[in-house]
Amino acid sequence: MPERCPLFAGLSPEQYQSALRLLSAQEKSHARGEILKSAPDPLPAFGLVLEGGVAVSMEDIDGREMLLNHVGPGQTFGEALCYLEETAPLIITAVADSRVLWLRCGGLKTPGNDELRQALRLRFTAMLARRTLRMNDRIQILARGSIREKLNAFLTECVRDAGGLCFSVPFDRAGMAAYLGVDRSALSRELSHMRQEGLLTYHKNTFALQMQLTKGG
Amino acid sequence: MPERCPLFAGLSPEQYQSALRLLSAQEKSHARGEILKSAPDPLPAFGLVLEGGVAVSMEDIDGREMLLNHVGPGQTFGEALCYLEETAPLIITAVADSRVLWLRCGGLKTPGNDELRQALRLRFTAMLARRTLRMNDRIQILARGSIREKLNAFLTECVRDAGGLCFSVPFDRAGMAAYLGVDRSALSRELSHMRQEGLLTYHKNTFALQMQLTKGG
DNA sequence: ATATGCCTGTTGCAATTGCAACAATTATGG
DNA sequence: CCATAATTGTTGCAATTGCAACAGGCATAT
Repeated sequence: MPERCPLFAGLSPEQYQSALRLLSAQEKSHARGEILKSAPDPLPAFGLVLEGGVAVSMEDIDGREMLLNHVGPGQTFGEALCYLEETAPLIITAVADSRVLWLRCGGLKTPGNDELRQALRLRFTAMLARRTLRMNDRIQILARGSIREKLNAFLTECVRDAGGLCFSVPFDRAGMAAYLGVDRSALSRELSHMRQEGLLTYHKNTFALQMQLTKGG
Repeated sequence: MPERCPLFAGLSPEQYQSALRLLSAQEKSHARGEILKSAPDPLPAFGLVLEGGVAVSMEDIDGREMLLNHVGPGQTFGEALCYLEETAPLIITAVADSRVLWLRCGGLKTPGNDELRQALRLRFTAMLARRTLRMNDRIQILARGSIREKLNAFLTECVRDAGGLCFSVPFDRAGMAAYLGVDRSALSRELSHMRQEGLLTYHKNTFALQMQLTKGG
């Protein structure tokens, strides 16, 4: 399963085992609802989700919790924080019973020159770069004015990721609303309107777009 | 001046010269309004702003331009895109007469093991990691509901960066509105209200907070 | 089967916001 | 110094949105 992570993709079994050693890998199980990191904690290792799902949120200045990202199988969380060995008021929670492979950055930073270490360094940096680009997309969604526009942008991105007009989102309505930065009931309302207009159908967290919502698809 | 960039901070003059060579550094001047990269272009080098300022925006699905970031002296732009050698619909514009040091990632990715190269790799990765954390803050601002809340969060961050209650922002009102994802006139209105309430004073792009806007300062 | 709790949809209402148009103020260029 | 452009502030109005409260559906546990 970890081969799905770009950090390990394409490694031979021996290389993979060496990589695990280099990164002090430790697999752990976490029950749904378990807090993997609370706001003031540091993060000694970053996580690769093997199974289940994890939410990254941030403690609001007013103490409320604000959803930053959902991390599914094959995806990672906390690399930036772990690499910098800094603290940030991030909260990480298991949103489903999950297995997580915990990895340490230390081995990437020590001076060794072996081929594997160099490859992992490149891959790690590429992961961060890719995350940066994805966050640009997220910002673009949030900066839009209306709920309709946010939904268009969000669903379009889902279509792109899924490679088809039918897909599931890893959120319930409340989570989706938090992710888009809108009120939950207002989101339900807008989704209803869009369904009435024949733009899409949905059931729970599964959506099916009837056509491209945006021009230039 | 480039010493202000974490990529070069603390290097000896000789190391610095070697680093410039390694990164194929080229300094260029750009007039205000010049487009450094339009939406479909690739980005063969990333930029370190020496003087002036640069705006990174993104082509909206509807073709409108959406402000993602402002880059001031000592800061960099385009590292992620350049490192991945991918294309993304980012638009980069000089918002003032500027001098930019253009740097290439190639030298970081080739296998060499010399000390300087390793140091630059570490620093480059750290830069990306830091950017990731800053983008989290930005997302947190944008995800807030009301203009008042966005302003509180934005101004609080400015105070933190400036280290004092008085600071300038690198935007005019229109840019600030775009950065916060709100209407320009609505932003002016809200700022007026806050001034009337005695929370702050401002003139053009200079602000002075009267006190911490948020509890727990 | 029934009860309980969680998630989702609905709706009225008040407040906020975007929009547009215009006034006022400040830069810019000749 | 004047003319012109650019930026900022103001305001009325309509539309969107958040809020709150509630109803129905679905799942789980007993």
